Amino acid sequence: MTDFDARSECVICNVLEIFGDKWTLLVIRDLFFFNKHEFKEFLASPEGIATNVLTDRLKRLSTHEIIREVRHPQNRSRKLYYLTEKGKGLFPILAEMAKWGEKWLPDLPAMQGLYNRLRTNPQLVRDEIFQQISQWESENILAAN
Amino acid sequence: MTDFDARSECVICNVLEIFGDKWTLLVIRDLFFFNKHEFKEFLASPEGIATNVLTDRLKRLSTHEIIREVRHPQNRSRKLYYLTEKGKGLFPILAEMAKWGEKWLPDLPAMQGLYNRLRTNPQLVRDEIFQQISQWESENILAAN
DNA sequence: CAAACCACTTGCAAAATGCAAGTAGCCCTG
DNA sequence: CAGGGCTACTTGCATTTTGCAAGTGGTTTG
Repeated sequence: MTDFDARSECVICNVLEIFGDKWTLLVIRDLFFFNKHEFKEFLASPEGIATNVLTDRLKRLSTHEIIREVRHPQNRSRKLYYLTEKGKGLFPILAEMAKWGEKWLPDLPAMQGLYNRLRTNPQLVRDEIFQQISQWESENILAAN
Repeated sequence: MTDFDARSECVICNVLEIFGDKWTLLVIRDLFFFNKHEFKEFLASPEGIATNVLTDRLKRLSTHEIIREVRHPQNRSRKLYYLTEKGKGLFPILAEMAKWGEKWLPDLPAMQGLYNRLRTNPQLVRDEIFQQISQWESENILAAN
């Protein structure tokens, strides 16, 4: 998983080697949809990621410039993780996954309002999410990105 | 990886448990973009999937009704795998991955024309691919899906 | 100053993967 | 109709990745 051990020249394959695994994509989901920014917050997700796996994924995402980290302004022992522009570009992928799931996995116990709205009103949801992101940025990082 | 050991109720998490790993997504890529339909064809992809892993992934995709298999019309020892409607619904996800890769991984040795066109002319490429799929279906399976 | 918190690290068992070598059924050729 | 090759697997085993529990070192809180 270094920078260029790419198994093939295929774009999709290279994309998958960066974020084509469940834990990585769940971290990205948390960043977009659940406004999470700290180690402990990702840990608290219901899927129960292990600490060593989370550490590894955050490192890989940083290496690939999909996320970036800063120290918590009020607390030196905490860190804040946030999406770069490259990372924000992943939104359509997550959105399409959610749409597909909404359509084809109808038996999920409680279809979350968020994902449901993502299908019925994608542009609105997208705007809300990016609005939330830029608000967070203006409050938490100085030179935005 | 049975049918309902879902780690959470989240739509995206459930989606990822079905096809959120590299090998599964590469098989789906081959079905959409490279018109592959046989075991040996998937094996021949440059990424080099192992036979046992390929068997496993084809089974899982079948279980989830994303692909279906039929016997080769001319040869009883061969099988043909093809996308169901549910599987065809994955196209936007792959397309978004390809678009993101085209934009953010500019250093790939040779950007394939296919993926490049997917970004500049998505609707056209989509139409061509679905055209190719339905032509294949009309030639190879009787009651289409 | 002790307890709690935070982002990790470590050790070890369990699971997934990679690889090489089968195997059973079908097909083709001589 | 015997032999070889093809096809979709299966098996066994070494290596890698993951999951889980228990640290660790620095920081903040009461």
